[in-house]
Amino acid sequence: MIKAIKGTKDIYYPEIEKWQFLEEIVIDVFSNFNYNEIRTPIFEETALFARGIGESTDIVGKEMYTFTDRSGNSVTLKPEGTASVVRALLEHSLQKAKPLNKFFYISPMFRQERPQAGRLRQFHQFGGEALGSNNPYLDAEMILIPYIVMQMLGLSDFKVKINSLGVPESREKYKTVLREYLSDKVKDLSEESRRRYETNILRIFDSKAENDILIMNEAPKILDYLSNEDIDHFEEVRNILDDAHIDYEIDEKLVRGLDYYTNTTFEIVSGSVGAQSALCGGGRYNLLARELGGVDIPAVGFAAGIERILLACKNEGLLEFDPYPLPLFIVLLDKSYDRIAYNLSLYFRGKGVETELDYLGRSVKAQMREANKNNAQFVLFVGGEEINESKVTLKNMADGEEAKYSFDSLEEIVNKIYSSDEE
RNA sequence: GUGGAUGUAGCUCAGUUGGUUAGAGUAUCUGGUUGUGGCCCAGAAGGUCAUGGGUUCAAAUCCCAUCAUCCACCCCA
Repeated sequence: MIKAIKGTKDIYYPEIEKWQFLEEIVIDVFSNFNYNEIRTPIFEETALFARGIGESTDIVGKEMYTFTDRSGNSVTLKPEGTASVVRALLEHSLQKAKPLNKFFYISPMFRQERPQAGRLRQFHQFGGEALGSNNPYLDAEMILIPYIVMQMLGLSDFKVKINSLGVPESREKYKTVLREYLSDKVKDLSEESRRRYETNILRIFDSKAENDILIMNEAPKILDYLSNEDIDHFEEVRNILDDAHIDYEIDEKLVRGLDYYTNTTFEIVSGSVGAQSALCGGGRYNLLARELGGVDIPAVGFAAGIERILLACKNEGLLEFDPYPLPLFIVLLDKSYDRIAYNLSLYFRGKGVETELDYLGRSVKAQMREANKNNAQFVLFVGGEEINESKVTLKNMADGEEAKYSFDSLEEIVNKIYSSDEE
């Protein structure tokens, strides 16, 4: 039997309801902040990600789904959303149409990693990008928006971590200092961290080895090497968050894995989802547009993992919905009236009443059981003696009360169903 | 890519030191009871015991290989 590819999942009942619930909240919150949805293609020219995310990153180096199409072009399934949004902005010169563009997306992403709790090969993110301004209010907004989404979901076991990486010049200066600090301690680091000492020294801060953590706790801090301008920007972001009553902690060890980040970086981590605890991450990327199109467009954004957020909801006992009530179920008492029953269903559906009926030719008893499983509020019986008087019987499933209606007073049934819904 | 764990009914799981026809709960279907439904009762259907090989009189059970899934490393959302 053909099965879904490793690290991919089919999403259907009952989980799909949670996805729809979450997506509705996401759209509401973004709309509330006046962000516009953008849908970019699911694959792009490989060079976009290689240049945008950075050749040396793990994502580009070993995780991308890259293949050659039939025309011989190298294309890649998108591993993240930001590069595509920036590409679209530049391609359509949207920075000229509007000085500030605020976009959001909800989209699948693809990375060929070993699957694990909270880590899939096709996973889904919602994210926001604000392009065209260096204003620290937008940095704060990128934290505020996912924070509000998580609050609306009812999550409580999470915290916000922020840091600033400054501009590349100060980061390079800091790396040099860090390299000096570690020069005589390299031998005590874990094997993994010794490798990073050569390749990407900042990532040693991510190490989970106990001894590495001890050594890095004593290391010089990046915030001491930022320019005055960057420090002011970071302080302003923090003040805005304080005034918005967002709890956060400064984590000077928070260095993110994508090359394009400058200044503010942040993460929202959950305490209830296992090893892959980052629910959301993002930061400012003032240099990415120049890298991709030669234009300076200061920008900031974030992305949040939908599977991880839903996992956190599950572990915190949230989103346990009761089955949706079904307003109307039509029960066929006599099979010869099936066309009448179906036409009635079309009438009620046309009136906006969600309606179901039996498609399997089952007994009245089985139909009633089915109505019950669907949590039907009303059942409409078609057939029996009353059909000879052109009437149908409506039963209220809550109290068992029944009433007959003639075919020319179906409107009354609709009203009855709607009025009971309001109670 | 590295390590560990696990694969038995649609789902969640039992299955003794190897021993007849592999079980339960739940879901599904049919019927009884009920004012035509919920609760209850009865019955039915549902399995290549992941796959392949080996040991044995005998394998779901022991051994080997393969595959898959899960968890952790790594990486990140």
